[in-house]
Amino acid sequence: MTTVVWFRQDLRLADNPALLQAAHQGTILPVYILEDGTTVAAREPMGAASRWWLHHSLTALQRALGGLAVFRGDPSELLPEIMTMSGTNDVVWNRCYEPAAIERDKSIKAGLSDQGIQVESFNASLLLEPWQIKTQSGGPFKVFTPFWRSLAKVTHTAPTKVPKLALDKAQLSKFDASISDLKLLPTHPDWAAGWKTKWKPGEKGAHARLKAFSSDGLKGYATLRDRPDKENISRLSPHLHFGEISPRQIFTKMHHLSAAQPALAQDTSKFLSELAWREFSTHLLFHFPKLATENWRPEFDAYPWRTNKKHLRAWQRGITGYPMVDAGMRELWQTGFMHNRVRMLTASFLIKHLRLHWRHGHAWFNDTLVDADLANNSASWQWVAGSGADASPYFRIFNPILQGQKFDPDGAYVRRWCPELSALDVKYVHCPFDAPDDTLKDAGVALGVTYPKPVVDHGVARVAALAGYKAVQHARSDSI
DNA sequence: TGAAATGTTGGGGCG
DNA sequence: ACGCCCCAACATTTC
Repeated sequence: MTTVVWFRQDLRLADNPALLQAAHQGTILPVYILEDGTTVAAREPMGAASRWWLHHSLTALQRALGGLAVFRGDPSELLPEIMTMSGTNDVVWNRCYEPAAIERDKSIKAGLSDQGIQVESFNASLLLEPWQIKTQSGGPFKVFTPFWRSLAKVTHTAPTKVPKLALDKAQLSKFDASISDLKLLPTHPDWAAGWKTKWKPGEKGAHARLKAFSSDGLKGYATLRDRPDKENISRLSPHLHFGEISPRQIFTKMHHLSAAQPALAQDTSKFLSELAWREFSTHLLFHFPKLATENWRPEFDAYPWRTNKKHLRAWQRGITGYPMVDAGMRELWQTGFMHNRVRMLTASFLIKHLRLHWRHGHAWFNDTLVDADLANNSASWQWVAGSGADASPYFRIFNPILQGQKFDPDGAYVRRWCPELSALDVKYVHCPFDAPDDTLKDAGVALGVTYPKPVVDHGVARVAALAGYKAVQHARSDSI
């Protein structure tokens, strides 16, 4: 008997419960459906960087499986057709947790069940289901620390190995669309031309990354993770988003490492807590579906956001005149990734210095990050804005100069992404606008020509941001 | 998972 | 020798 395995955000063979179940039942027909264009009205479209990643991840999956039927369209129409055409009565998948995906899966499941088709779904991407963890009072956690304490207490079962797989080649051959038919890759221009040397999408790439991080980047992670000029970060986020590796596999690996090398305990536990933020965000979006589009704290609706296309554009392209901000935005544009510390800074800058609504940043990150993830993106933007659950207080405003000096003390990160500043002395590399004229001249910097002047003054912008916050406080006290 | 403003303390210069 | 002032250095408060 053949089972259809509908792959979604679980593009791996190991520790994949739906695939494991299908393999136990007999032969499998692996399927991927790209929801494109108008079929997912309720959702943000998949960003261009994510699409690039998906192309390569699907290619890797197809190779590993020995075949993968790909489709483009609305799964609520396509899946019943696939079941009928292939004459199979069983379908399995691993659950997705985004609000629109939940609705989609519910209705597909109901429709298929009406057709007499057996549907089974599994958890492949979370340590615990969002409904499996509760506060004392029975509700979902809204604060990270107690959430993490609670999550850390749970003992997890060991990840499963790749099962013996037998594909239903006869059925598979009926579906001959190729991955390139999905048109996931950029063409004019091919801005991702160099990305394949930097990223290795797919399950093998994910495990190679975990291994490399474990041996080269983990030691010192607890403190060095804040340093964008170092390589003490895992870079596993895109692999996790597409389910090329499971959090359970990572947890297990970290527990083994810290057991073998107790000196690593601080670093592994810090790393795992970062992974727990991913769980926390996914749970938050599950329990509060509006997190992606609306302020979680409604009093933030009163904030006097500005509209300024020039400022938004300057932020997006990394020409704000603040080197640390610009370095981050250029890293993002050029590589599809940004260091976490710099994500916080650039987000803070958009929201607080430019006073542009967080949804602009949310949309830009969704389009440009290879690890774009609705839950992480929404929870994190609202965290920075101060409008989210367990959020950073609004008045916590990063100083882009101090953040640069603190976390990029030699200016190496800035020099890398803003090469026009590379000859500048470390004293001024984070604040070229404060440098004496002859210092700038010696470094070949002409402010306003080779590198932009600041779009806003930090001190002025800070005061203005705080003033805007008054409206939020008033809205809050009005509602109480 | 900040920064700036404000407050406090204590050593040293100096009349 | 003493008090006064200045101002780092550190602590606390405020945004």
